[in-house]
Amino acid sequence: MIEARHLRVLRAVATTGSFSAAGRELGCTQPAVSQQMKALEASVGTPLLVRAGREMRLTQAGEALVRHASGILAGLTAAEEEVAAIAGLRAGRVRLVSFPSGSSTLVPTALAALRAAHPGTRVSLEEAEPPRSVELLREGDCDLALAFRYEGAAVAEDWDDLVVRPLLADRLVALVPERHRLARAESVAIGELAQEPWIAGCPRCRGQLVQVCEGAGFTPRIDFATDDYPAVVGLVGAGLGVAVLPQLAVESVRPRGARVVRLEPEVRRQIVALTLPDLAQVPTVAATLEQLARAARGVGRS
Amino acid sequence: MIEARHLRVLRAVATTGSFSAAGRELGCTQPAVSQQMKALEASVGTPLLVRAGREMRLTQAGEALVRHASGILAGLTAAEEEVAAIAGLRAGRVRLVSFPSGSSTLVPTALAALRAAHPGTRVSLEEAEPPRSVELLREGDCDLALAFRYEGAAVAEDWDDLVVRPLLADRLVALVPERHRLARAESVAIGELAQEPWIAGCPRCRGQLVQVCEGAGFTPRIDFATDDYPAVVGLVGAGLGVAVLPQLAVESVRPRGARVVRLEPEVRRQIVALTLPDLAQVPTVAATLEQLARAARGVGRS
DNA sequence: GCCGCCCCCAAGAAGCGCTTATGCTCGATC
DNA sequence: GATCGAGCATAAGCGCTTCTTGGGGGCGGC
Repeated sequence: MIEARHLRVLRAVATTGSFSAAGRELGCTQPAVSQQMKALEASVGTPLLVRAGREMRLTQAGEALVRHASGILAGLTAAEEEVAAIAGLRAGRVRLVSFPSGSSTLVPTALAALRAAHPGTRVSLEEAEPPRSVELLREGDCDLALAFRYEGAAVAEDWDDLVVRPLLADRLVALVPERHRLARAESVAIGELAQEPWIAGCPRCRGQLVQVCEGAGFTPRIDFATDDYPAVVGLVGAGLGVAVLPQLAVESVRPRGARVVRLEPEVRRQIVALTLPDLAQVPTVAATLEQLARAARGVGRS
Repeated sequence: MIEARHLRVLRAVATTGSFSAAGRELGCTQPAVSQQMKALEASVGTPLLVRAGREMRLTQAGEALVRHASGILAGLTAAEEEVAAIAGLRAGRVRLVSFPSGSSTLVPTALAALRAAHPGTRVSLEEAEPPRSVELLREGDCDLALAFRYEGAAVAEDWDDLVVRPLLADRLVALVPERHRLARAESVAIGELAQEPWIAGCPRCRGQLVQVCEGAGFTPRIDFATDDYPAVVGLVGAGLGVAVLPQLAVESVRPRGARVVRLEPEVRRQIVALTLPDLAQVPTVAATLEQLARAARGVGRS
C-alpha cells in the first residue's frame, strides 16, 4: 500500500533533487526523508531513485510514481478543502424542521443571522411537528428539529436519546373578542371561560387545552379547530369564541377585533431544538442551533 | 493530512454500513475501524459519521470525503499497478549502450531472450565505447553499458564506483591472408608479424596492439586503421596486411581470403557489462544483465 | 589539500496502531 | 416484558513504525 505521505516526500525529492532539501521543505530531517524513501521503495519492490554522484535521479518507476503523485495529492487536497469548508462554515447545509407556524419569529431571525455570519451555508426548512419531526431526525432526513412541549404535559415524549436544547419558555395567553366582558381584564383564569365556545389550535395544542381545562374542572366546548393561528385570531375577532394561544403565535398576527389577556395561573410551553448527539457536533448544525438560541434570547428580551 | 488508509476504511464503512462489517471486509477488528474513523474525524475536525440507532450514516462532510475517495484510491491503485508492472518486468525500458560492432553476437542473443521472457520490456540500443559509455552511465543517459578491457592494459579505467560484471573473456587472434606463410600455422607469436604491414582496428584496440607489439620488441607499421571489423577482414583477405582481432569480432564475419591463426602467448580482452550500483537493482536492468551473462555463457560454450 | 555539503548507518526514544477484553445500548425474539 | 444477539465504545497492553540525534564516508568546490 502506497502512502500519500510517501508520495509527498518523493515529489519533494524529485523537485528539489536532494534528500536534505526535501527534508527542509517538508520540515523534517534528512534521515527521515531517506528512511521514507527506503520504505517506499521496499513497498513497491523496485528502486525509485538512483544516487549518481551528487545528484538524485528518478528511475522509470520513480517517474511513474511522481507522475501519478500530483493527481493523487491534488485529490487529497481537494477533499481536505471541501471538508475544511464544511468544518469552517464556509459551506454545508442544514436540514431544519420546525412545527407549523410556530417559528414565525424564531426561525427567520436565526436564519438571517446565520446567513450573515456564514454566507456559504445553506438551510432547508420543512414543516412538521413531533412526533413526525423526531422521526425525521432519527431516520436521518433532517438535522435539527424545532419542537415544543407543554410543561407538565400528561405524556412526556421520549427524547432521552436526543439533544434537547430549550430555547424559549412561551406562555399561553387567552384571546377574547374585544367586546367580551373579560376583554379589559388584567388577567383571566381559565375557569372563567368555562362556558365560552372555544376555538382550538392544532391537535396537540387542543389536547393540551383539554387537559388544562379539565384540570380547572370543565370540558371546553370546541366549536372550531384549526392549526392556522391567524385563522384562530380571526375567528375570535369575529366574536365566535375564545381561544388560548401561545404568546409567540399571537405576536406575529395582528389581533383584529380580539384582545389578548394574560392567563392565570401561568401555563407555559417550552420551545426546544432537537437533534441527535452526533449531529450536534456538526459545525453547521451547531451554528444553526446557536443562532436559534440567540434569536430566542432576543425574543425573550423584547 | 488525510491518509489514504483512512479513506479506504471510510469507504468500507459507508458501503457496508457498519464498523464490524467494514472490519471483516478489510481484515481487521472492529475497534481498529472505530479508532481509524475517530482519528480521521479528528484530523478533519468535523464528524463524518452519525451513529443513529443501529445504522451508520454519513454526514455531509463524510459524503464529500467518500466522493473524493474513489478517485484518490483509484489513482493510488493505478500508480501501484504501473510500478508493479515495471517491477514485474511486464513493462519498463532499458537504455543499453554497447561498443561498436563488438556485440554483434552478445546483444542480439540477449535481447531476443529478454523479449521472449518479458515481452513488455523495451530496450533502446546505442553505440559508444568507454570512456564515452561510462560518461553516459554516470550522467544518467543510459542504464547499462557493454564495454571491454584488455587484461594487463597500461591504463586501468576507474570503474571503482560501478558494477562491473565480467561477461566473456575474448582472446585475440591473428588474421593473415590465406596465401601468407603463416596461414597454415597452428599458432603464431606476435613477434613473427613484426615486419608485416598492419591493419588496425578502433583507436583503443590500436593502442592495445601497439602496446602488445612493443612488449614483443617492435613497433607495428600500421597501413590502415578502421573500426569496421568486416573491413579489417576484407583488407586482410585482399592481402594488404595482417591484423589482430578479438575472436568474437571475427566470428560474425565470413573471413574471405583470410585465415584465423591462434595468437601465442594468449592475449585476452574481457567483455564486461557496466552499470551503476543502484541501477543494478532495477528489475529491467537486472534482467537485461542476466540475459547478457547467459548469452555470454552460450558464446563461451560454442 | 581543506572545507562544506550530502548521504548512509545505528541507536534510542517517542508515537502510533492493532488486538484482546469488557461494558453498554439497541433491536429482535420468545 | 425478559432474554439474546449484534454492534459500538473504551481501556490496557503490546509490537511496530518513525522520528531524532550523532557519527562516518564520499564527492565537489575553493
